[in-house]
Order: sequence, then C-alpha cells, then structure tokens
Amino acid sequence: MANKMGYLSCLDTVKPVRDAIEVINGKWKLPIIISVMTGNERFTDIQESIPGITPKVLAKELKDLEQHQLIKRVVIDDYPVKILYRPEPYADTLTPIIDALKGWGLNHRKKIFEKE
Amino acid sequence: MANKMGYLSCLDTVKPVRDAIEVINGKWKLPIIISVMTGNERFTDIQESIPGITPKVLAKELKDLEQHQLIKRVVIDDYPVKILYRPEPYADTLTPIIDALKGWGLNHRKKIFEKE
DNA sequence: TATAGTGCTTTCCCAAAGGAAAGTGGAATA
DNA sequence: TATTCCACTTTCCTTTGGGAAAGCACTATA
Repeated sequence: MANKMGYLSCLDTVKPVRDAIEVINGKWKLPIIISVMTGNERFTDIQESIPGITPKVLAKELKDLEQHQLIKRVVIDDYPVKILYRPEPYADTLTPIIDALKGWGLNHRKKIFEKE
Repeated sequence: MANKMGYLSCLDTVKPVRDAIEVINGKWKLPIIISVMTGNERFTDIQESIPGITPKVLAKELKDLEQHQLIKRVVIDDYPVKILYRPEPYADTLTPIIDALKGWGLNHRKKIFEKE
C-alpha cells in the first residue's frame, strides 16, 4: 500500500539538523567554542572574552562541551595548579557552521540597520 | 594607554554568531523553515512533517518567523478560507547554515554509531 | 597578617521553552 | 443530523535556561 501522507517529507534534512542543534544548542556553546578556538585557555579569560556570561553558566557549558568531545580540560600540576581548556580536533568540524552563522549574522545586522 | 586585557578578543566572530543564533534559536525554527522551503504550505502539513511538534509551538514559531521576514502567511479567500505559509526570499539566505548543520549532523551520527 | 586572584560551587529566583490535552468555530461531507 | 477537517487557542504543568550574589579552598603577593 502507498503511504497516505499529504505532506512533503523533509526528514532527510530535518533529522540531521536536529542532531546538530542538540549538540550546539543554547546561547553560549558556540561563543565558548569560538573563544577556546581563538586561544583562550583559562576559565577567567574565556569568561571575560564573552560579554554577559556568568561563571555558573560557563562551568556548566564547559562540562557539556567536554562530554561532546569538543574541548578538553587539562590540569597542569604546577604550584599553583592551573586548569586549561583546549579545543579538541573535533571542534574544527564546526568551522563551516560557525562561518555560515557569522556571515549570516553580519549580513542580517546590515539589513536591520538599513531599514531603520 | 594600552589595554590591559589578558584574554584574546573573539568578538568579531562571537557577536555576529550571537545575532544569528537569536533569530534561529530553539529546537523548532530551522525544522519549520526547512519544511516550508520543501513546499509544505498548510498548517497541518507542516505539523505532520515535523515529528513531535505541537500546534501551540508551531503557531508561536510561525509568528516569530513571520516577524523576521523568513516566511509569509497568505490568506486565500476561497470558501472555505485557506491559509498558506510560504518562504520569503530572505529564507534562502539560511541555506548555507542549514547545509552546514545537515552535513555536521550526518557526520556526527556516523561518529556516534561507530563508537558504540 | 591582609588582600587579591583563580576556578569554580552554591543558593535563590525568575522567565521562557515546551509538552499534553482539550476546546473552538465555521464549513464541508456522509 | 452527525462527523470531520482546518487552523489554531487555551489551560495547565514541568523542565530548562539563565541571572545575581555570595562563598570557598587554595596560593601568591604586599
């Protein structure tokens, strides 16, 4: 029997897009990845590089990103102990997404300002 | 005086990325845009093409997308009245983002399954 | 000894997101 | 007349996100 759906299936695109959104969801994950990929390693450096982020949120998001193997938490056993956050190679695979969002965001802001 | 920041600035990228995220945030906006761009026009068709979405959420997100000029609500004055949702040309500018997310999502799923 | 910095954690709170289920009003269909 | 379809709306509730502020263990510095 044929299927009786009256709509056009778009699951081929919707499903992988949702998978991606689940990993990089929320306001902060991509900004944090960008900051770490730029070279910020220390907790407070990352915090100061992202206006508005609070330490609670940063700590939580760093844990999430670690679980997804996008960044690595490195403990340096000096006195005093240092903690560094470094991008994992897998983070590089996000570059096309970041570039696309950056390009769109720049253009969007231009569009908004032209209007008003 | 020189600036005394100890962190590396990444605002050039973080700011436009945040602008983009603000427009397409949440779980549903991109799936809805994909569905409409695929050719689904009717409320129930869109709803059925996106597993798990509820009418309340769909109605709210459609309004948001209309405000951002990504889709258009068209009223057809037949008997009975029909309401169609159509993509605006501006929605096409999201294609690079959607493609990047789709590619990443497909690869991510492959990576996850290989591991387990 | 007092102060400052580091990398968080804890508590409290609020707003937004989102799910479940039922309802609604008009028009078409059986 | 009863049912169904369409495009939502309404209500209720739970979860999640996120902000403010304080605290804390440790070390270094004055």
